[in-house]
Amino acid sequence: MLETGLPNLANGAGVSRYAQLAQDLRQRIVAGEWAAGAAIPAETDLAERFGVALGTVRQAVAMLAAEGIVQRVHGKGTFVTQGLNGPSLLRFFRFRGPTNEPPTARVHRCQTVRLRAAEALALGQQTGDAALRVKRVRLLAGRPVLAEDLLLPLARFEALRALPTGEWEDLLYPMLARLCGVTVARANDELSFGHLDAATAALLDLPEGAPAIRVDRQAFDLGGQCIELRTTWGDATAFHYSAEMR
Amino acid sequence: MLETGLPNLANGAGVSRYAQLAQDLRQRIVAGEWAAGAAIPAETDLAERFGVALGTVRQAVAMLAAEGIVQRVHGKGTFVTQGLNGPSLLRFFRFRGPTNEPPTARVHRCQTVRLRAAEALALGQQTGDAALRVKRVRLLAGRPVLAEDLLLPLARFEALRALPTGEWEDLLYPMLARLCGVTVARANDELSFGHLDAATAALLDLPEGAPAIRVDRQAFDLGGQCIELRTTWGDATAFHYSAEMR
DNA sequence: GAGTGGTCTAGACCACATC
DNA sequence: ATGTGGTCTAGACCACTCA
Repeated sequence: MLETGLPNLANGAGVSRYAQLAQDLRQRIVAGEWAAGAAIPAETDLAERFGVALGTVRQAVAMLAAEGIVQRVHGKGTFVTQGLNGPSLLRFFRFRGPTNEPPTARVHRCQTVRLRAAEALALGQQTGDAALRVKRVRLLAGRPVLAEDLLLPLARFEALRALPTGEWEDLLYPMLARLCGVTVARANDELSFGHLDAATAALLDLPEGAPAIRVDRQAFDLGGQCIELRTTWGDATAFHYSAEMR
Repeated sequence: MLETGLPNLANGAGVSRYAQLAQDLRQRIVAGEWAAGAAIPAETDLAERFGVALGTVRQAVAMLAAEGIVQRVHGKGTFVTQGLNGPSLLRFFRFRGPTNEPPTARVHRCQTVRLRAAEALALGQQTGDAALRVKRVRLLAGRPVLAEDLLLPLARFEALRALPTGEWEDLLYPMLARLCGVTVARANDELSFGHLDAATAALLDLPEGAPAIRVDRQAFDLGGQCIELRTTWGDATAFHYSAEMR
């Protein structure tokens, strides 16, 4: 991105002014001009700075809000989203703690591996680049409920390499934000059905071959780059999901 | 400002003007003032008729568009939605026909039953009111893939009572719209996991006890009233779903 | 009370679809 | 050429938050 003293929105190739403004703000947010959780300038400020009417600014900000990379708070300001914070995976299962507390996590293994072609493609890396492969179990009230296998490109998460397995936090995404400056803004989960292999079944305290729901997740940063591949297994008999159509 | 005159009571009870307008339009659409698929008046018309600015009308219409009960088409007009049309249930499974054709349906049984308390509550009827219970199988390339159990309140669907099982169309919702004047605008699916009983397994050509995904659907008309309860069973090994989070 | 986002106005012009 | 929704302006005032 180039640095300009005066913003130039006048000549978009058939793109609406508010869309251009939204794109400009999007890039600035990704570049870190405003930190996660911080407020972006007030709408009147933006209107003056970019030389557009207030309504145009509002339309641009509404776009970013709809994309989830910004949140408006009446009377306070517009804030860069803090990102997802983890327990959302539980929405696919009926697991519940006594006090509805978030699940804990226990890392079993963390090793450095080389990316295969498909993985590298998804993560925007080159085949053979280094990555961290993490196996962990999520627990609720001390009982294992999910088995997870994470893949994180080392280029973005060098800081995690030396982290002892005992010091990984329960919630991965806030930890990624704090230690590596990466905000997870969006995630996509692919659900399918299968049976547990012996190793995974042992982790979950279930019989081998037990029916299970498999969740393949891709997590994306504010710029839309995929920064995590994750496969999660959970007991199918606890599966439960709600989808709306219109 | 505790007592005294309430500032905003002149036009509405603290509700924004565009929200009031949206509600007004919503009711008119439900009441059938404009048929499904027909255009509502132009924005300039609405602005004049209701005595508000054009921007206010646009905001109200945007609300209805976001709710899916109206669709805007640049240069043509704003149209009342035609409603859902059926094959959407397939999005939970990997089933695919050779030419990606929609599934056919074969009705096995259609009987009149009395609603139990929970069913009546969901359907906005009284306990003991009459309803149609329909068992049907959905087929793809001649192979059974889904087993369905529908519950339709007779009050809304009297026209279906005398319909021979052989004359039910493949797609239920367009048929409901045509024969009963009911538009399905929205549906909610609850997914869970289970095992097939002997009767359902036989319908699907699967062994008894085979793992299956169960989908409990509620379908709603334009006014938000639930007009169908449906339970669908499908082979779990064909299960597949994608969910996005932000 | 100062600053923020939320609502609303009364215009103007543009892009698209249809005749 | 006409009518539709889409964009944009330059204001005004309201509702909320916080010092």
